[in-house]
Amino acid sequence: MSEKELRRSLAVLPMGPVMKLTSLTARQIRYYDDHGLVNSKRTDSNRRLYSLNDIDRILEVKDYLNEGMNIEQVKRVYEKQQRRLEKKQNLYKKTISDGRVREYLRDDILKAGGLYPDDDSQFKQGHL
DNA sequence: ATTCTGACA
DNA sequence: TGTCAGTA
Repeated sequence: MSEKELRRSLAVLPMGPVMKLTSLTARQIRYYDDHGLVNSKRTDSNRRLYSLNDIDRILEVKDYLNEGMNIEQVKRVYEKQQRRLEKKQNLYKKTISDGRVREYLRDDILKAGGLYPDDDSQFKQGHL
């Protein structure tokens, strides 16, 4: 993960600032949070902490809700998004896997002396 | 002062 | 969702 991405995913904002940044009430933010739509962290004293990415997500959820979706429908949007991501990751793994298989096969073939018989013997025979 | 959980005239 | 109570 790049440093930029790390910073954006660093949870450092308490409820107050998040309310100001999103124009939402603490009640609403906790509502999204309690439904698992935001990956907030907690301090040792049980206070919620949000990252910049969380702010984006909260704003996104806010929009979906304003478009007339209910909380469950919004959940499905991200669940489907998550499944698509996993699918892509599996395809990537398969590509890597196949690549390694080819690598192994190539090595084995080389160790075995290549795809074709040694014409070394023919060469020697010609001189003998 | 700020935030959290639970509850509902 | 608002809001109030009782905490931490």
